Formats: sequence, C-alpha cells, structure tokens
Amino acid sequence: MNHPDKFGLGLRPTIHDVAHAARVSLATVDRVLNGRNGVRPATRERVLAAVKAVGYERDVAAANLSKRREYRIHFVLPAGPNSFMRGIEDEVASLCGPARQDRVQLSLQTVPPFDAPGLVTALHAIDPKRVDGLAVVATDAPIVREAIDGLVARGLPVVTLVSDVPSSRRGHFVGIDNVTAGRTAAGLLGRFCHDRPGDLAVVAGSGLVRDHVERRLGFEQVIRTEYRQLKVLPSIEGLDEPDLVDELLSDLLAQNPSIVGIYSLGAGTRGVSRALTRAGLARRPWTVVHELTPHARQELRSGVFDAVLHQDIGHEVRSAIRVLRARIDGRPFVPAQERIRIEVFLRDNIP
Amino acid sequence: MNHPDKFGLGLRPTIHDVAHAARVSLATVDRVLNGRNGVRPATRERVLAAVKAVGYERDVAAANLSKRREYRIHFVLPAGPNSFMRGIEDEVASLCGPARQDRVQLSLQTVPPFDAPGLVTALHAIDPKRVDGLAVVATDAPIVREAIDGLVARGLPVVTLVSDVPSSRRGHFVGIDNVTAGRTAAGLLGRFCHDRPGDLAVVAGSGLVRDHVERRLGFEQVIRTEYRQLKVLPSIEGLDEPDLVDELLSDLLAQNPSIVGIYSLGAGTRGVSRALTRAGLARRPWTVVHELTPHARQELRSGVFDAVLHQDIGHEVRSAIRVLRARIDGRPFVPAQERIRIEVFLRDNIP
DNA sequence: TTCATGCTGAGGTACGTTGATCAGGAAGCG
DNA sequence: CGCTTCCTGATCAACGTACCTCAGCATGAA
Repeated sequence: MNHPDKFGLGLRPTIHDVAHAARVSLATVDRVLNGRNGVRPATRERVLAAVKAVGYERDVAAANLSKRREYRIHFVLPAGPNSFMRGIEDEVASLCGPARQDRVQLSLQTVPPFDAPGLVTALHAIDPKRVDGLAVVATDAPIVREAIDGLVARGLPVVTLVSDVPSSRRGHFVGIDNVTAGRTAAGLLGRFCHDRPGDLAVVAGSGLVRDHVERRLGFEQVIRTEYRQLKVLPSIEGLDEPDLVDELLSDLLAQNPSIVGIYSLGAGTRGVSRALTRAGLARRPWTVVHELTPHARQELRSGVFDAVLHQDIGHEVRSAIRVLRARIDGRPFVPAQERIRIEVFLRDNIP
Repeated sequence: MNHPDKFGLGLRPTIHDVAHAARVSLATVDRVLNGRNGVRPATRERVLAAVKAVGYERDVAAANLSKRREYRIHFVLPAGPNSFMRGIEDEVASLCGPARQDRVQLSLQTVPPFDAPGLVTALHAIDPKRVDGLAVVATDAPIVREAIDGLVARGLPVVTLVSDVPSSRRGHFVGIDNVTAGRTAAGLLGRFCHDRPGDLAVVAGSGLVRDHVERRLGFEQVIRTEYRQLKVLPSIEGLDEPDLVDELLSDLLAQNPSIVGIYSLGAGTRGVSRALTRAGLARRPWTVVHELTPHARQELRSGVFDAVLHQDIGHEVRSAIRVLRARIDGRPFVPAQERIRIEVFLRDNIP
C-alpha cells in the first residue's frame, strides 16, 4: 500500500482551534463567524486570520443540526402539456417523498407559458421570509429581470432553470449551454448532409424564451461558417404546440422541396413527425430534435428522427437544489460539478 | 403562491418518536438500530415495526457527528502516461485540498497497467481495517475477480471505476456503458459514411480490459446490422502507447486503401493522428476517438478527428465517492444520479 | 431459596455548532 | 469620581445520534 498519505488529511479544525489560535473565546469566534455585532474590528481581524491560519471550515452538518435549519426551495415553471416541464414537476415531486433530501423542503407552482406578466405576478407573490431559495424557468423580458432582481435584493437566492435571464442578478443558471446545443445540432446536420446541398428548416417555440433564441443563434453560426452549401430558413414558431407545428411545417415542406434537414429546437415535436410522415417525401430530410421524450424515443427508433439532443431533468433539478443550498449557506459551489451536459442520442445509443 | 404544500413535508421523526411509539426506552431503540445484542426478539420486532410506522430514517449527519466518522476511501488505478488516468489522479488530489468533502479522506495508489497479477498483489495488501471503501480501475481477469470478492467478503465496499469486472461482487460500476459507447461511435461513423462504402479500422488498447472489449462489441453490433456496406476490420492492439498505435495503424492504412473510417476506442490517440497526417490520403477517413484530452481537442479543431466520445472524470470520481459513502452507511443510492453520461464532441461544440 | 443471567430503563457524556445569558473589564463621558 | 456603553469571556442548553454505565427486574437453574 504505497500511499504514504499522498494527500493530506488529519482531523478537521473546529471553532475551538480557531478560538485558541486567535486567543479569544468560543463566543467571540461564533460572533465573528455568524456576523453578529459586538466585536471590535481588530479582534474580528485576528479571528479571521486564525480561521485562515488553521484552515478552519465550518462543519455544515453540525451547524444545520444545531440550527434545525430547513432549506425551503420553491420551483416556478410553465404550465401546459410540455412534457419536459411536466418531467421537472415529477422529478421535484419524487424528491419530496421518502427519499427526501437532507433538510430540503420543496414546493412548486406553475404559471402560464410564454407569459412574462403572469410570471412577474407570481414572482411578486413570493415571500422571501417563507422561502429560502427559488428556482425559476423564466421568460426573458425586462419586467421578469426586474422581478428577479427585486427578490435577490431582498436576500433571496435565485437560480434560473432551463432558460436563462442573463441580464438579471440570478445567482446561477442551471441548464445546458443553448448556443452550444444549437452548434451541436448544426455540426450533426452539416455532417449528415455533407453530400446533399439544400435548405434547413428550423422549428422553434417562441422568440420570447432565451433558450430557443440561443439555440437558433448557435445553429446559424455553424451552418453559415462551416456548411456554406446549406441555407438556414427563417424559424417557424409553433409555440411548442404539436398541432400548430404540424400545420406550419407541412406548409413549409410543401412549398419548399429543397429542404434537406430539420432542426426542431423547442417542444411540440409530435407535430414534426406528423408533418414528416404525412409529407411522404421521396427522400426524408435529416432531422434533429430536442428532448428524449417517449415519443421522440419511438421516432428515433423508427428512423424518423436521426438525433435527439437531451438534457437530464433529474440532474438539473438536483443541481438547482445543490446550488441553492450552497448559496443559502453562503458557500461556493463546484462549477464543474454543475455543468449540465448536452446528451446526443442516435437510434443506436438510446438508454 | 398556489402551492398548498403540494408536496408533503413536516418534521422528521427521531429515535425519540420511535421509542415512544414502541413503548420502549431510547436505549433499546439504539440497541436495535445499531444491532447490539441484549434485546429480546419480540421487543426488537416491536421497535422495527415502530420505525416503519412513524417513518423513521436515521439522520446521517447527526449520526456521523456523534460517531466522528471518517470515510477513508482508497483509489487504485493504472500507472503510465495515460492522460485519462492521470486526470483521475488530479481529480482525486483536488478533492483532498481545502475543498475537502464532508468527512471524506481520500488516498490513492497506482499499479502497472494491463497487469492482473500486479493489481492482485496491490489488492491483497489492502487492509479493510484501515480503509472504509475502495474504488478500483480493474483489469478483467479471474484472479482480479477473486481478489475483489475477497475484500467484499471481508466487509469492504468496493466499486469498479471506468472498466468493470462484472462477474465480481463489487457493489457498483462507476463508468459509462461501454457497449453503448461503441454503438454511439458506430452510429456516428455509419451516418458520416453513408455515401461511401468501405472498411472501418478499430484501434484498441488491449483485449484484457473490459471497457475496450465492450466498446468493440457495441461498435460491431451496429455496423453489422445497420450499415452493411461497411466492414469492420480486426482490432489493432496498441496498448494505449502512441508509438505502437502509430506504427500499427500506418501499416494498416498502407495495406488497405479502402478504409473510410477509424474508431479509436482506447488511449494513445496521438498515434492515430500521427499515422493519419503522415499517410497523406486523398480523402481522409472519418475518425471517432475517445476522451477529450488537450491533444484530442486540438485535432478536433483542426479537423483530423470528427467526433470525440468523452466521459467526465470529475463526475466519475464524485460518483464513486457518493456511492461508496452510501454503501458504507448501508444506505441505498439513486442509480439515475450515478449514471455516467457519454458526451459527444464535434469541432462545433467543444466546451 | 439463592444466585447468575438476560433484558430493559434511566441517565449521562460526547460530537461541532448555534444562540442565548450573565458577569466583568475597558473605555469614554460628564 | 461614578456612570454608561461597548467588548469579551464563561457557561449552558439545545440539535439527533452513539455509546457507555448502572440499577432494577424477571426468569430459570442450582
């Protein structure tokens, strides 16, 4: 066993060690650590120096035990049939049951989709005294940004989930890099179509949500610089509703016979496959969509979809909780651990 | 705020509640819960029934605080220049420093690569009294299986990392599904080569490690059933050494002009790109490799590699620790959370 | 009957932290 | 000088669990 304690360890220092090193009492250390008043600046400095010197880190478990802390975390997400959002709901629900997290209490509410004022109303109704952390699937609009900033200003840690509001003061965005997702789709479609110049259709949900905008952006970046033989058509906006998507895409396919590829970057992908199968084209366009729903899985198997880009809902919900817990405790989190991966599924690697 | 506590919560029951419900004292509950003797079977049953009735779950944080528990987790992995393994080492080291996990003490040792007897010697030297959990990157051989089973029999929780020994009694395998990885590579190469029949070269490290065998298997499954116009050549075994890979692959490319794709499923990918650039072919074969090392990243950018399959080292190490902690505590873990993702990188979505 | 043995209850201390209270000291003020 | 005000130390009771001791009771064997 040739590991002569290759990596350092030893027992964790406690507040006792800090108190001893700073030559003050436990009470004073506690006052400094918990930001209570009644400590002379000079003494405070001495304590903080001692903390660094002995390498003290608060034992969060012990602290929480003592405080009887509960992390009340609230989720706000769009209502509607979007199976991705319903998946988040299920995931949150599953974390409330018997396998309930350490001291985490989850609650959840839904708001109308693609509706900034409705979301703002809901955010204003949140009482920072009754909630310790907030995760929100946001519509990107100035009034939403203001509502989020207001909650942050009142001391409530907030993370955005799935779709970001980058200009806001939210503490973190939990979700995939949507520009990269669009680039990935483009990279795949570009390679799939490398022998077949033509047009690419883009099916979006709405230009109002950030994730859709960013995916389109990334997609176009790559196609226009790397795959000049392909042309990206203007987006269809199907509001994530299968029927509307079906209708709009069917029209487009009928009018434009040179479509060789389709990128569906929102929800409502049932509409895509319906339009495709009904069109009865001689040669099917290469198709890349988002989110591995049961339906998408089936279409992948049957060869209607060629690739599905996916984000793991469970990972996102757990990540949101971890990040909020850290922010509530005033701890840093490990960014690398919180990177949400874009998964690529082909018919050959469906889990 | 329309969440009338949609999901249940309430305070956690404690041993006090159990004692009260079972009409016994705290001491007896404690004896039952911690498997100490001196409790009549009838009483034990009453306590266990009460545990279920009140839905008691041990507060692991409080228990660990009381026990002053330390989780001593030991890693065993192959030595050598393999940058993937060195990455694991770095990751383990980084978790020892200031950001040290809650009560986790990590140690690590290396053994000669592709050397079953050497690994067995190392495993036999491990004292289950000085270590609480073991993560091992294993060579797949009967003697290794026996060594692992021996440790498990002596009460040491063991997980395999990256490469599995499925017939052993290890508690869990932390790593990607390597058959699926091979299938993914095949799905990509098959689509990339859809207009270009020919041969596919496979560059492996060794037939002795399970992960390489499984990747080859998955690869072949897909090509032979879905892409009949392509033929998979016998694997080259380059022992993950760039020079040997270069030599063997150069020979193969020279002898076989009909190679349209390459799947490098082990390490030593420097050898692949060297052989490819030196060969100076009119039309470059489509190339898929494993692990996004700095070198692979560069070759992806420059267009020598078309896709890189990747597993996140940090996630694997953290997952191994989480799973071992759960097993040490005798708790179940969340399998969905521990699924290691296969990431697909193209030049367009490099992080 | 006597005594050992097994089971149970009662109570304590500890783990590291929080959040109190209380007393005493120093400093500043009039 | 005495007084208030601010800082600091000392001490304690929790939090939920683990682990220990000791006393008491019942049971069965000798």
